[in-house]
Amino acid sequence: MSDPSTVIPIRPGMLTGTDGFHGNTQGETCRRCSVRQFGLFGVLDDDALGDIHTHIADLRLSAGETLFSAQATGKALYTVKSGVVRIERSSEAGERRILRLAGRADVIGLEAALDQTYAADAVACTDVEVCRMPRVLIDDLTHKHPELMHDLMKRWQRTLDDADEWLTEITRGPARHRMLRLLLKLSEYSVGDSLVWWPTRLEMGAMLDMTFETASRLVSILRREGIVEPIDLRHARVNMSALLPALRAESARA
Amino acid sequence: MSDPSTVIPIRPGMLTGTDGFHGNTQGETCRRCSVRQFGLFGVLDDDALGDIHTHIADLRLSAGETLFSAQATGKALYTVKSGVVRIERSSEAGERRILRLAGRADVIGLEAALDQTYAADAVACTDVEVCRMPRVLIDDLTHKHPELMHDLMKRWQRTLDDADEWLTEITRGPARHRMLRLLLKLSEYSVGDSLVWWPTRLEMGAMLDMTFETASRLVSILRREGIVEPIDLRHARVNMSALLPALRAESARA
DNA sequence: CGAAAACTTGATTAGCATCAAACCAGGTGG
DNA sequence: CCACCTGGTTTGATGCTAATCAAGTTTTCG
Repeated sequence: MSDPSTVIPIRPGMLTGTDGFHGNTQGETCRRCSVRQFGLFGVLDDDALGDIHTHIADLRLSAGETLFSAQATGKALYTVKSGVVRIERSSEAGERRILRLAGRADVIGLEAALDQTYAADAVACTDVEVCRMPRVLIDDLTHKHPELMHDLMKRWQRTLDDADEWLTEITRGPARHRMLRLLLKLSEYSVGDSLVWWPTRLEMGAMLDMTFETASRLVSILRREGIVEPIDLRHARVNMSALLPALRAESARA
Repeated sequence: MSDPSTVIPIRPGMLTGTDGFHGNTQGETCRRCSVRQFGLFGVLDDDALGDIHTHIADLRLSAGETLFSAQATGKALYTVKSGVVRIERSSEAGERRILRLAGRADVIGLEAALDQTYAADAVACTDVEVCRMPRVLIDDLTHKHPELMHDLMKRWQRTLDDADEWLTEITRGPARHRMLRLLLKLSEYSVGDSLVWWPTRLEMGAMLDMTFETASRLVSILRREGIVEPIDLRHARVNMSALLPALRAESARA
């Protein structure tokens, strides 16, 4: 939906917004950033942060909006400040597949730093706040502070680890096992107070490679088993003390 | 099998070996390296290559030998010069899963550049020649030539693309479709003359998440359909002009 | 030659996809 | 306000696909 090339212009009115939705005067946003210590610029001191004012913008997306699209020219990297973003791709046959999720403090669209097109789509699963870092800024900063590249490389490795974990744990085995692993994964992206983002059955199917009917049946079963308790349409509570034994029982059978 | 911390010592006798199996005096091996233009050091000129003599070693592995193991301290990156290496991981339940393959000019074990432990095992599928680049050397070179980090980051992105492709194409859909995609993938790692490395049925199963019996049945069917022709136990010929229509027919049904 | 490993094929079963029907919540327009 | 529609969801009936269990064959290698 939202064109990834659309940059929110920083106008005076926006700079005084509440709760982070504002531009970045004198690096103030970055200095106070809630994910600063986890972010790419954690290593920079306040002086360095002062250099990057006006270039970084905070964006908000509603659930369902697209942050960037595969094949589009990668003009910026993004750090997720709140909410959950899904990284997805269409197969050659046209089926959509969710490759992984990104939550608080995760960086997505790294390939933009290489001046490449995005390798996948990024879509907001929930309402989302992200911080947008243009490629030219990254170029600039890595030139002045080469040690930043080390952080970038760590990010790549972390993303790769995540992809590998999906391959070994989420993608493999019988449907029930995959669903249990998904619940475990979702609880990593909790939205406060042991509540997790609760995907649609279609989204579950795209993550676990099953039909939405199978996903629905499994959800019903796990609900009856007390492993998960849907709160409303988009939120649920995962009962870890029931989930973990269920997972152990799985591996015992296999 | 082979301890990843075991470095082949460079002794005079080894330096005169045939066909690349020798150490690296005055960067001679690198200068003449068959994958130099694709490798990490493609951007370095001859002078820079001269700097790195004695640090780089060529290794040979027989099929089945382990190049490095997950959890081991990553002391070196490797460039594959010939043969096929599989990157695999054990799930928490103890099942082995092949995550991706690496062939000529691919770099594996990138995480060693970050002084991290390896994230997966690397095992030779065929006889393999690799070039070993110690982490300290990478540190050194990236310090002297920061532009090298750009190449490293490109490598990470390529590996990530590969992982994503497995997630979207190899991991998804019915068994026959996955097997056809595997044949397509294998033909990227051809060992000359339209011959490809022909995995065991167990290896196919670990790549495609199916039992070796199912893999065997599918192989038999595709052989009867003239899509693949096993030459000997470890080599086969893939008939692309039959494979591609078969893949198109797949997507039509789905 | 005998043993072990890889492979093939068959019979049966379990698991999941497919097709189909009905339900529910939220939103729209009369 | 209600009737209606739409998109997400649940559940059932049925059939196909792939796992499992089980021989039996071929290949490799000591």
